[in-house]
Amino acid sequence: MRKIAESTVRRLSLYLRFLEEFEAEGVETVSSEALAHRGGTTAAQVRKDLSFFGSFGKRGLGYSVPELTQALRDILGLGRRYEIVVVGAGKIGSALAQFRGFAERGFHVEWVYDSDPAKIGADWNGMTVRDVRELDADLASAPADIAILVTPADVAQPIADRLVRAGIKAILNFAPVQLAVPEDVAVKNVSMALELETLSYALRNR
Amino acid sequence: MRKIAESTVRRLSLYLRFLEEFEAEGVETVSSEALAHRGGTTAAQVRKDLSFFGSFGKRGLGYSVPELTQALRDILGLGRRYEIVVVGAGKIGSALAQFRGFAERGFHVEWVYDSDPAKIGADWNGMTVRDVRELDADLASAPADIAILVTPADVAQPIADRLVRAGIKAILNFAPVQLAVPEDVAVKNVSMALELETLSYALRNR
DNA sequence: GGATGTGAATGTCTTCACAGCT
DNA sequence: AGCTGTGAAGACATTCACATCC
Repeated sequence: MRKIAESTVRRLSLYLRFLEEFEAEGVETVSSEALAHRGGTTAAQVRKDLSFFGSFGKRGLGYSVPELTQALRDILGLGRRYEIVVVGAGKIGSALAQFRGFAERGFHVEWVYDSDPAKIGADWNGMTVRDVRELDADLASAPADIAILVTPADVAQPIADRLVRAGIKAILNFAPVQLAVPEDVAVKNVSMALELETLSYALRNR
Repeated sequence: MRKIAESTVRRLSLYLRFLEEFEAEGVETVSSEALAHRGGTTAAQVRKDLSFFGSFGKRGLGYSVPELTQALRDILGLGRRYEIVVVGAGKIGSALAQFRGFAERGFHVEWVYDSDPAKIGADWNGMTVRDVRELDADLASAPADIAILVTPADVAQPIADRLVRAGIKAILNFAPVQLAVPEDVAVKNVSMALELETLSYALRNR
């Protein structure tokens, strides 16, 4: 399949959220125009984004909400359950591990790790914080799909190496480090400070 | 000034982080090549990004680390202190309000708001959670620069309206809603679920 | 009639390649 | 000689506009 732009994938993800809202409202059919309006983009953009993956609408009518919802779930790979490990049990790791929005979308946090003896053994909503030394053995017996890395900068790379060796193919990285990983491993960097800096830039002349 | 692409601004923010690392390591001069290598981009990209704002290097030599650091801080508007309000004292709001990485970069969380009586009055590292009903009055007497919105979806828009009326010009929005705001207000949406979905998409055929 | 799906046109971003300065 | 700064070329993304089908 042709390579798809990241911006397109992000929009598909957004469309899916809107479709779920429409579904909850009992709407059965939407036009590209309606989807675009809710998402702050254009109707042509919506149709183009979808066209990379097939044709899901009916001319003259629009898109069936349940059908397009299902199609987008398939495209995004959301038809299954994902096992997540969180490495780093600080404030952000803790918040993410317990975030309800994940489970709703099939992302299940099974394990949380830390190296701090004060945190190991702590119970969070039925999840137990484990010693990071167990990480490799745990992953060997129960593989995970995605790792969320929320460690200090200096240990992020060595942990990433261990995750990769354990077969993890996707990492959501909160550590302020550019991780080096094999090219078949997907890394998504998230930085709150960087987001604030884009806002600070936007504020320059106001 | 010409309009600058968001992707450029994000990279400048990254370069700044790397420059601070170089500075800590005692490096005095860097080439575009060195910066690019650490940031996973190309030397030409680094030079082009900088060229929108001026010329900061010396041909044949590279860039002075302290000078370029300062230039980037100025460009990004980081030469000042920013006052932040956090609305929503859930797990994520709490983690963000106490995140040390913010203060290091001049972003100071002064106030945290919630509507839950069980949370109001709680003390977090010297920060007190206040009743969200006080929000408007507080902002009238002590304006803030940036708001971080971490509320449930259904109250996000009304809160955003109040923030806008109080003069806030930048919002970091964690609520899964497309906010409607006047065009002189900058909004940056952050969605952990969406980030995971781009990873899930990347995992499709692996 | 009405809304999709899609080539073609336009616009934006990235990469190239080299002149110009140190 | 070495590395920047930058037009020009190329790649990529968005928008337009219309033929196509329900």
